[in-house]
Amino acid sequence: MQDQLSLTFAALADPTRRAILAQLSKGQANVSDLAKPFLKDMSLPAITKHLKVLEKAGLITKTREAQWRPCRLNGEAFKDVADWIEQYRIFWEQSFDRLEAYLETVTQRTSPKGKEHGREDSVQRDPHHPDL
Amino acid sequence: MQDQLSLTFAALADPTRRAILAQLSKGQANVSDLAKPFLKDMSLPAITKHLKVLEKAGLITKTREAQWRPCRLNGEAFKDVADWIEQYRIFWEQSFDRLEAYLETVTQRTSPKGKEHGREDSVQRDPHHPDL
DNA sequence: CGCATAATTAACTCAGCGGTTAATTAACCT
DNA sequence: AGGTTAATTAACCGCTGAGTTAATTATGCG
Repeated sequence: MQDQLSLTFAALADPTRRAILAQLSKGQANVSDLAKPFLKDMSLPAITKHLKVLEKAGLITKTREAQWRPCRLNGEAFKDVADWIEQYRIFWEQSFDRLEAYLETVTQRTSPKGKEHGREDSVQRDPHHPDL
Repeated sequence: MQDQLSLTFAALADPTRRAILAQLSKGQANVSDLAKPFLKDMSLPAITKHLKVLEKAGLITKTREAQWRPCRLNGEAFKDVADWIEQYRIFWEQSFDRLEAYLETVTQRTSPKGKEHGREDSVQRDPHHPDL
């Protein structure tokens, strides 16, 4: 899995971890604080592991204070994700426009419309984006 | 893995799949077109599987045209990711810009939120009350 | 010291992912 | 019909991720 961005996306691909991040967005918290909402569903070591994943992904920072490990969000990893997704903005904005256009042409139709075997020259529009 | 957002993040957590998306951002393409850059590193069935992951994640749409399967990006899943990450914008802007820009756009929403385990005099900088 | 609290580590299970090769489906073309 | 191209499916393999329980480390306190 190597690269940092993959690690970050992988870390985000879990509802428990996203919930932990949501909790941390309200302020710093210790491991047991973070674990509390989940202890009916899973053990403390499970949370420790989740935190380790989040830490390696750069999404959180864990410090030491006596026997506690206060955790806080680390903005930079979020920025990496935001920067990556940003280059696709045109696509989600575009599809919203298309949805509206579509809804206007179809408001009274009932059949979802099977597709034609036409030349399908309707290329997707090419904003010619810088890649990666 | 259940929920859609987790599926989407998981799909993005792979460099090959992100490269496929980058390629699709330049326009619609068939499976073998998409596979071409990777065929030195992996087989065609591997690409088929990657495309299936992307499709289930909602990131692409695969249609049929004779024996070809033209693929295109599907903006909505990107929007879901963008919307999710947006709620953490304050954290990555805080890291760089000291939040000043943000404060101009948001001037309410306070939550003092005393933390338990009083040990901390070093409560995390509350993003809503930054000490700048 | 002795004990409680906070958290991690160890050792293990199990499912699913990413990849393979080989076989199969599906459409087109003479 | 037979052959070619496009793509998927099947069956398999090794690794890792998410979880468990039990043991261990580290700190604070009476």
